[in-house]
Amino acid sequence: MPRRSYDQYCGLARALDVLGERWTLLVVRNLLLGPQRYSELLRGLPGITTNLLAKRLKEMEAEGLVERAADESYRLTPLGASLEPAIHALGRWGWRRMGKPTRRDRRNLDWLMVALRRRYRGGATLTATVEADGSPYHMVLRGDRAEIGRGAAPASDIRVTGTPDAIARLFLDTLPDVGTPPVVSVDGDESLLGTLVQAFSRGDDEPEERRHVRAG
Amino acid sequence: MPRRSYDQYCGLARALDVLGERWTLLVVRNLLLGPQRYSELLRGLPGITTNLLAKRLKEMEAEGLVERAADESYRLTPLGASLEPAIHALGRWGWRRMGKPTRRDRRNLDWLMVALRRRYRGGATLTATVEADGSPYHMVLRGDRAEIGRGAAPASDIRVTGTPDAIARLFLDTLPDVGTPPVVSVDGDESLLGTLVQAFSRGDDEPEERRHVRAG
DNA sequence: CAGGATCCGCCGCGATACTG
DNA sequence: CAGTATCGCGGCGGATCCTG
Repeated sequence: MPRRSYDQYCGLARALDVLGERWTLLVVRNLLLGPQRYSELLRGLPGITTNLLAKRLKEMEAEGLVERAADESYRLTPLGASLEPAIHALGRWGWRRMGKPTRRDRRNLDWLMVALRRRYRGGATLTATVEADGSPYHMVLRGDRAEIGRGAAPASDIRVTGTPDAIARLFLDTLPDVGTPPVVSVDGDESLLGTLVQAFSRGDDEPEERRHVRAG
Repeated sequence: MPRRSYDQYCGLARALDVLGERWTLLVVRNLLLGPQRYSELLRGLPGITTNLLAKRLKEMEAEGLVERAADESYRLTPLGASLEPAIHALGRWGWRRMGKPTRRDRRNLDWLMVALRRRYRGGATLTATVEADGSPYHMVLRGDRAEIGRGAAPASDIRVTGTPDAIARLFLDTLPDVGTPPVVSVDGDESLLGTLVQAFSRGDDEPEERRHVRAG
């Protein structure tokens, strides 16, 4: 039973044959931060339904994008992980035309962390653990490489804890109440907080209008 | 009547809200080489139906991706053209896992030319006109910039003519009958043909080795 | 003939209920 | 927890039909 295809000898069309169905790239996005179980994926992809997630995971497994780990969780194969540049290119385009979140928009630190993988400017060296609502992330910066994923870092130079909103506002200036500083608590070397935030300051995914104003 | 949205405050999800519908990115791909009229787009996107193309073009115009030129043709806006990096990232991923064309695959020099925009390795300086079946393309290489689009170059250093298959085989080694050299006719400085082809030699979109696709 | 619009049938998708 | 089963709707594909 062949899947629907564009039947075009073109790299883009071939990629879309595999990735173009609804939710597929968002599943890859969520798995970029580490393996997840079915129920975790279901929670991390608000709006998807259980039948569709099951169908997508089967298709993606058949295409070699994901595989089952020993503990039954789903993880990206090297082929699936090699989609990260494409996800970042699309994400950069999307972020550039994104304003404040609407009331309908769901927010999630996973998606912010994926964006931060892309936005890392390099030049920092530190190991951080960032945690909100009991869900920690590790952020290991070493020169021009940033390794970001779920789970605390084994040995952090700095540990930042706060509400998801506060953590998000630490790195994004497109969120409401930007005037007031986000309230987070910091353990470890507090002087590294500035380094951490600066390392992900907004660059080429600035919104269009500001770019043009500043470009003058 | 709002379009279907993932309602996620995430750059990728926002991008897919706009680009995720079927055919949208392929329309952008075809317009990267220059403006086209409705009937030209219809011919250049085999498989799309007239109603769907009309619908997509309206949506894309509403989203600011395309606009109508003075001669009624459709062309990319700066926002639409800014999708080129994302299209190249997806295209590179698709080309890497693409083998020989199947019997169902349609082939088209437009799609090859878009791939060549991405594959340009830099370091060449020449102006070429490549033509097949009466449809010319200009390829203007200046150092690290390659400008490729529909229409002949006003003053070409070299002019290459042949069947679409011969032109394609000039740049691709994944096509059948690779053993025999493609038959093209060259006008102008024939010594530039090697430079032209080498400038687009396959690099990081090489196909994956078989180890990833191990059939049981 | 270019540039669409209209109609119809199917299937991908979304929502809910159910099962091992 | 990890999926299946069922059902209704809307997006999509195919063909046809207008309109300058």
